[in-house]
Amino acid sequence: MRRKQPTIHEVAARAGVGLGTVSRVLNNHPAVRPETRARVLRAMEELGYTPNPHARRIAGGRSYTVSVLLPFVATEFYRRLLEGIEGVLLEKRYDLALFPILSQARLRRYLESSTLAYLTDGLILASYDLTEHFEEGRLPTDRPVVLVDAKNPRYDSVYLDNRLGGRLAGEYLARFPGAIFAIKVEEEPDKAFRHTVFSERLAGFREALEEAGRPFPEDHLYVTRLSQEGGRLALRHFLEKASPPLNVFAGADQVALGVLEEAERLGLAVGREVRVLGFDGHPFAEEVGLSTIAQPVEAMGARAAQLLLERMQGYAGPPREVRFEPLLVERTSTLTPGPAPYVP
Amino acid sequence: MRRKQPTIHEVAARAGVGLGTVSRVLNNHPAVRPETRARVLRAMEELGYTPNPHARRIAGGRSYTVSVLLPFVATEFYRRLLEGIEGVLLEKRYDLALFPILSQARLRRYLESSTLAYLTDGLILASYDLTEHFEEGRLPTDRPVVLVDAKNPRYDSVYLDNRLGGRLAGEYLARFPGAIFAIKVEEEPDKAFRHTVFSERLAGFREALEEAGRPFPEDHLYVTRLSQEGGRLALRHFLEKASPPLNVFAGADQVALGVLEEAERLGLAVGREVRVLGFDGHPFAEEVGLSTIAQPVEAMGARAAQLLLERMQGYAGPPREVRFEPLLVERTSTLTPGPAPYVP
DNA sequence: ATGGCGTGTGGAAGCGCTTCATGGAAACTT
DNA sequence: AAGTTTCCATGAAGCGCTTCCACACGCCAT
Repeated sequence: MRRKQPTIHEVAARAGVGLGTVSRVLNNHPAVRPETRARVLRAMEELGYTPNPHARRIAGGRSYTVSVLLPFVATEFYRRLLEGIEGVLLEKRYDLALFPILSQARLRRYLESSTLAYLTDGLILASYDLTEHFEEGRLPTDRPVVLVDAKNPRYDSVYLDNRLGGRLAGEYLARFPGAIFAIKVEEEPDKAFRHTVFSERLAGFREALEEAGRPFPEDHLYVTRLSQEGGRLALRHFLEKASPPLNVFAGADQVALGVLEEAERLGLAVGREVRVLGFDGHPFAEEVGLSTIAQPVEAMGARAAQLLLERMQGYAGPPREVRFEPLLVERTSTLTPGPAPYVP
Repeated sequence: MRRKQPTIHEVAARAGVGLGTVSRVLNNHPAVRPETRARVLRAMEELGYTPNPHARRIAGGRSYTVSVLLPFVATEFYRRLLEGIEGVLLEKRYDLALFPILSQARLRRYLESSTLAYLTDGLILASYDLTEHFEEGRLPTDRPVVLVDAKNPRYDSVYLDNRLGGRLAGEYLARFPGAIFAIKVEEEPDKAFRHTVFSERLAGFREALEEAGRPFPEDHLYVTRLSQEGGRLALRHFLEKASPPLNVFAGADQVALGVLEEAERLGLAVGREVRVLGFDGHPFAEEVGLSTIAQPVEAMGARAAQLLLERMQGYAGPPREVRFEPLLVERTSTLTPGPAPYVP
């Protein structure tokens, strides 16, 4: 029935070495001659050997497995984040277990009861807001934890300065003539999902506009779910308030894409009559020439993984905060073809 | 740090029994005298003993973990399904690992990976259509597999009789005066997602109408994606074809919701001028008074988990098919306030 | 030569559990 | 009374790994 996995013994036999040597190769112990190491690695390869994490955990107290908990897996943001995390962890021969966990209740249940949580040497949590749902923002686990796309005074956190991103957007759009609009992506407070990033972006945006002396009336804001559809509706709404040129800060690339679509459908000149600025720096933004406030998502993932590695290796200092800065990427969706931009 | 956990040895010593006896208590083995069992349990209690799951896995050659593979995690249908599965499995002290897997390619990759070998005693696959993408509909795994919301002659399957649901809808709506319309949710053939359920519902619906002697012209059908928006557009489309009263079989609750919204927006009397029947039995259907063909999704999940448990315990009989029947739930969205329904 | 040292390597011991051959005692048989 | 069966219970063996002691070997200094 169950196809038996090869064990360390078979690897040892095939490579013509002892048990201990194979184990030493697995654990990157320095005292192995390079040729021997190579021979062992080849034997592993040939046998399709993977170490049994449960056995490692039992024998060595470590499993070389890291759990990544995130609300979704199918979105671009998390894909990029995982890419960054994987890059660092796989190189150190760690395994990854992914857990898409949508609700805080489930998050708690997972941490408290799951054997898998128990198996894991460390945890990376993406986008969860712990302060509200866990007492003192403390998770029921004694494993090292790193948060990413979130902040918490108890754990190492890696996050983007979304407010700064909003400011960049505001400062940039303030340079153009025409009315200024913004779209805010709705946040669902009961879901664990990236609680406040959209509010922070908007707050920074408002700040920058104020400092630039450009008014931002309340009805120039449109609130919608994270969808292209939302962007389309928003543009139609904006066109009732003012006539072109319009400058739209879409709050998220996906929404910005909807704005672009609708603009084209209405025959408006993108980049002059309608200027659109996204937020995220998704791959498709480049394809369609969308200007955007880009997040270094892969780098954030990689940094989170590094912090976790340090913790798993015993580092016990106080929680660290790593703040990443977004970057304005200018493309055709805001570039006026023709006359130079107006600067008030 | 972590205070050292007591082990089976300490429990045995304290209870004054042998190792094996403690193990048998842990595994609910019948051959233990009740007094002995009680003594052991008390010793465990007093020591605060919990078995080390990794040791169990390693010694027993089992992982006590079940993987659930599904296309999405964030929809109501899968939430309910998981609830049913979890209920059964957690009680038997099994762990759950969730894998949202959208494409068949990824499904194959997962099945062939070694994570599976160590992490999983059994698999529950939801909504995948294997026949097209896997040779002979056979999966590359030697673990027991149960399918849910799908059918396949090689594996135990748990599914809803969608055709019957369609029939119920048809028979029911045929009793009302006014034109009959239906919405069919589009199926995306490249995605693995619930391939044919919507077609089956429609087929049953058509059958029933025919038997009832009620015509169903081809242009009374509207095809759309699974969204509220789709329902809204559908109703507008239907109103061009006939004037109220209208009877709409929406094919899915989410779509039905859009129909209701649009009807209200247009000032039509829901339940008399426009009658709407959904499909699914989502929680919000009750809230808004939507009549619907309800699926016992939790029960389906629970049944699937039970079938899998039996397989994991060694049952080796031929594949079993468990067919669930939907249930018509009548609410205000089809209840004519006032005159009794017209029966032709 | 002799000793001392560092570098690689082998394999026994042990992690906490399950399984299984073994056997004692009590309950049935003939 | 002796044999047979059933019921409980024991503890050694083993799961796949890490760790660590032991040892072989080459190299250098004396």
